[in-house]
Amino acid sequence: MAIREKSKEKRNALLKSTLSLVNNNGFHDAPMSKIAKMANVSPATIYIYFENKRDLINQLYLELKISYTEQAFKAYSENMPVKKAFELIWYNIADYKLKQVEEAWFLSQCDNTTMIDEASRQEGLKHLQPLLDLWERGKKEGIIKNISPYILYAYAINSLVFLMNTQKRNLYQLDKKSLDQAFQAAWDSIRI
Amino acid sequence: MAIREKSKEKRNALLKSTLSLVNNNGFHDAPMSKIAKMANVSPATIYIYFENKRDLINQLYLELKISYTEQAFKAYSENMPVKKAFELIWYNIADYKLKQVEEAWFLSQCDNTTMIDEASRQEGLKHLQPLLDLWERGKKEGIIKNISPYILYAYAINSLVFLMNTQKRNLYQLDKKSLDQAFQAAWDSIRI
Amino acid sequence: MAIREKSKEKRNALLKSTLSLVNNNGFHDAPMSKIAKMANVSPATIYIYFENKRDLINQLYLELKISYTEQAFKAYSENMPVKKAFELIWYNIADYKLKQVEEAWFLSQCDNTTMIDEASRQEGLKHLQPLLDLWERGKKEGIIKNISPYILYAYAINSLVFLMNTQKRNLYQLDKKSLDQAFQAAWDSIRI
Amino acid sequence: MAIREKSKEKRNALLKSTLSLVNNNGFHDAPMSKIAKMANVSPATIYIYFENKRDLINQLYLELKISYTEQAFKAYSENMPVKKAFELIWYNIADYKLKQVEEAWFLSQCDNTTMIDEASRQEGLKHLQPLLDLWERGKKEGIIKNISPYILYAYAINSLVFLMNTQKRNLYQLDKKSLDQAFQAAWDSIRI
DNA sequence: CATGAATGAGCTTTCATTCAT
DNA sequence: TATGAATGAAAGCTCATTCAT
Repeated sequence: MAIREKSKEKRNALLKSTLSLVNNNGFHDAPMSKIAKMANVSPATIYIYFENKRDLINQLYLELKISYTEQAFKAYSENMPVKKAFELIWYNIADYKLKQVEEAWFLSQCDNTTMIDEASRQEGLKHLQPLLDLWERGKKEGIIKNISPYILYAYAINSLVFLMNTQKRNLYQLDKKSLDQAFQAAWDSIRI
Repeated sequence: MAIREKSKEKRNALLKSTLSLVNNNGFHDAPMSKIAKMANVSPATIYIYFENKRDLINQLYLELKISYTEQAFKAYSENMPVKKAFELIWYNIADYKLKQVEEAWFLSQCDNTTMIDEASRQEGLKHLQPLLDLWERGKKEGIIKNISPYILYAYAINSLVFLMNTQKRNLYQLDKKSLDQAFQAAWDSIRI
Repeated sequence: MAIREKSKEKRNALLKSTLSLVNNNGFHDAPMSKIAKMANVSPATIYIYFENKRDLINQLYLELKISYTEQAFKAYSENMPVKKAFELIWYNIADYKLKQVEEAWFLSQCDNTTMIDEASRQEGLKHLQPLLDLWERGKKEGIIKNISPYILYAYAINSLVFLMNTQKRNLYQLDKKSLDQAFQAAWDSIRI
Repeated sequence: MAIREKSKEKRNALLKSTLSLVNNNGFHDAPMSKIAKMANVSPATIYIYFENKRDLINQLYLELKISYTEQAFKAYSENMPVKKAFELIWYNIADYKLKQVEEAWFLSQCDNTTMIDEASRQEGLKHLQPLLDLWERGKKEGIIKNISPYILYAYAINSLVFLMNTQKRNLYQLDKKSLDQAFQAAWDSIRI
């Protein structure tokens, strides 16, 4: 049991240094040797926990994606009224993207790279199902526009990625007021 | 003295193969040797036209960004009515992102990478000024929400990147009808 | 935990092949790949033992310089009479330069190159101190000319480098008799 | 004629930049492209004047060697008394080595490198003949030690190279007095 | 499970030289 | 004669991964 714990620690340390190095240097220039050094293990040890570099990054991607969606649906229940529910989820996500910047930034780097397997992406998407269900309900109730969930997601949710980027680059900081404005824009874009 | 001159042709071939290789394999695994081979020149020739790999990629980024914005403002004139003008620009951009997929995809890969210098990014942004001016006018006329241009851009424009990605991944194809729906969402998100 | 340790053997093999290649081909045309091949290791292995090429060469320089001075003062003790002591040291050095030709030749190549750091040179010089001390004593005893140690070294010691070169180039071979003549010249140049 | 002159100018510019670059950076890191740039010509132009890099360096070596020996025998005539003659030549050489430091330093770099062809070396040596003749005369007159001219040269002349190095490295500066001391050492080493 | 040494393949970049004008 | 573009070959070095313990 103690050994298992220690192993988990090492695995986490590896994921953490990968996150940090990729964020700071990009997928290129995040070599296994540096990842190992940062996690205080030998390069060879990485291969005990992960098949190869691609696997390491994909596993990290998946873990983050899961923790992201977990947070997205925190306190959410399926019988909340549609707008209230969306509001809750939206602010949850905004919270994640604007506060857990490192994690969110890594995920956004993954959006447009060939490093992530299509399988991981599919798996990552699954966890968003409750949001899609909510929208389906909203459509039936005549509250949400009757359009593809991809469009809904692009406008209502994904726009936050751009705002996170501007914030991370110190171009623009979102305070409470502008966050509310962003929510209003999100809601306007999808509501009927 | 008549000597061989640096050929625009070779430079363009290099930029083109860079685009193609980065798109297919990512910034990692787009080695100079392959870029050279694909452009039918010697590896050493690249360094006549570009300082190094980073420079090559940044120059490509800038050229695409400029051609992108050129297309965005095609047929646009500053005295068009706000909504008409926005509609024109939006469809121009959609056209670019959904038809010139290769170029758009490359640009979206650049959004979240450390390969692009902050200077290049700034330079690339400059060319969007007319859109910001338009929004400013829209605000004065009471048509556009009085919120940060970053938020406006995130919702009205950047959402298209996500839709382009889904399309490129064959998850979802935008036909004329869904494109109009997307425009409606964009417009709803920023109009008062 | 028992793991493979950096082997002195490999390091020595690398230093040896460097010596040999630089001697035969010069600092230019002694590429890392050849050095590795000659030492029967992978090119990458060199970088486990040395930071880079410059470091490799500087370390080799220092090791040889140290072994050179060690031999120079073999059997020397500070309370020998000045002339006897000088004679001992001079013949020690002559022995080294004329018998360990490879090492001496490498060192003489280092005398006039920018490959060797000033720091390494300084470090290398340190070990000659006993000779300088001897000369100081000789001056006090009125045996050695009261002139700068640089001049003393230039005449009494460094002249051997030229003789080594002629020998290495097969222009002139020093037998016992001519060696004694050389010693006489050395001694005459510095004695009062 | 004018064209010939201009050509000579270019050739000299090339030799000069070679001298300067090799002195500052070593034989390694004195690339043809830099040499060309420094001489304000195209890299291709070098190959009009010189066969290849090796030839360029060997020609430079020879020119310097000749100018060196010319200066060595300035004002010398074969019927001067031996000591006076030697004194003249020695100070001529010292003058060259300590004042035309750049040229002397280049030559000393050539002493121990494989870049110089044996043929060039032989050719360079030839010009020293008058000194060897002088020593021969000195031996007959019972003034100079009856030993190999190689030994004589090593002590009487070549020691100056070491002193030049110390001076170039700012370890030791030779003033008039120490120069005279050096001459005394030189003379003592070879006189009977 | 864990390691530091070791590596072949491959990276970016540079070089001496030649080409085409 | 003189050029800047062009290049094949090779340089120094790094990397993901494996080996031996």
